[in-house]
Amino acid sequence: MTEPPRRRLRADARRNRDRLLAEADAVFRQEGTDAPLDSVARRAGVAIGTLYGHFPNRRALVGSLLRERNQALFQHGQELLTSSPPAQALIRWVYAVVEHAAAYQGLAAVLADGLGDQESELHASCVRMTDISDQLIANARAVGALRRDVTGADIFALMNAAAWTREHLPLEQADRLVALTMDGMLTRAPNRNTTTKQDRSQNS
Amino acid sequence: MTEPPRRRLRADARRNRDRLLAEADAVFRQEGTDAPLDSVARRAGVAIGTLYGHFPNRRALVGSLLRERNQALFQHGQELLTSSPPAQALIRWVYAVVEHAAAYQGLAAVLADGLGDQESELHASCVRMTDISDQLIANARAVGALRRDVTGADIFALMNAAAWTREHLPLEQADRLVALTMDGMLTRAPNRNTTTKQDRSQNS
DNA sequence: ACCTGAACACCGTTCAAGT
DNA sequence: ACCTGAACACCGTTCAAGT
Repeated sequence: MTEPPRRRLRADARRNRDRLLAEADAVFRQEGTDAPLDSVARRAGVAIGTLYGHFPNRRALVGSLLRERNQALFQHGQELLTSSPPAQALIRWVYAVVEHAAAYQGLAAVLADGLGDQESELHASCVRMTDISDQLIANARAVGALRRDVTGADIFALMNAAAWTREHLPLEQADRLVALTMDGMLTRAPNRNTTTKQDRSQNS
Repeated sequence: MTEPPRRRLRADARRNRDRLLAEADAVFRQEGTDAPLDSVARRAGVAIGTLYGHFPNRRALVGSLLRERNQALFQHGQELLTSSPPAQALIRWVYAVVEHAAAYQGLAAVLADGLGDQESELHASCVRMTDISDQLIANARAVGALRRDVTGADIFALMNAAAWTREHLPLEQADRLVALTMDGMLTRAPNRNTTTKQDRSQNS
């Protein structure tokens, strides 16, 4: 729940670790989470063995990279819980996570896999995302803004599916998927919630 | 549009080609489209060079593998165009394609990438899928069963996103994504269209 | 006309040897 | 305590040599 028991590192080791993370972020942004770790090490100015010394595998590296970012995301989610009208809060949360999960190509897959995999360094984060979704859902349902049996797991699936869509289809397509789906989930209720452009061509 | 100009092959070459396709199908089903081609060749009883002789790259192999299957799918789509009430036809079409695109792990990505990539062996098929979706959409809209500005591209995105979801999240999650999204897209119109279980807990 | 398989390139991961 | 980089394994792809 709290910070991992980060043991003290020798000064040079910490410096290497930090540079590895910085370069990994840069490389993953450009080439996705499957980029050669070799090039990460080279850019960080260390041997490949050093990278493995700090991070036992690629997932651990991605996990460390996301830890801070995740904290910020969760805090944002918590704030939305009270700061915005329930329906809008849920919508904003979904877009925020999609944005987050689209940081690197391949990240959506890592996250999706992480929910069911206890071993994953991102497991806890995925559970947390689902939890926050559940709370936002409960709020929205409480004011009658959300219809049907939508669950946190559904929202988690949608967020990852949309992030994946960003990697493979034209830019707006992912947003349209989210907009259409959310719009179907939300009832046009007391509080207005416009996911898409203003188009109210509806009948009955 | 019609059969590719398949040149006559020497008997042994044709036999090899067929076995390669059969084994590729088996291997891809088990290990996904990223499975070692080496093992495909070995199982087919030929050298790796023979595989590359028949299929210049992995995409070509996947493409050939899907050509027949795609024909069947398109025909099904065409039939739905006239055989079922528009809303139901669209729903069935989406589930059929999701099923199709989930045949191998990684296939959804190949398909999604194929829509925008002229070079892809699956490009034409992806365009076709979008076209059929467009026609089904037009029908549904014509009877007032479909709301908003849903496009064939939206349906294509949803289908692939759902197929991808199957690869990474618990089984029903993909179906739930489709059900929730489609249910939001479809209006409760003259002709009944129940995507999910019967739950009409609604207000207004 | 087609097949073979050695050869090369590339990358993940380990570990003995260094400092 | 940490780093180095050679070494090994694995896989995609090519191509000279065979039939």
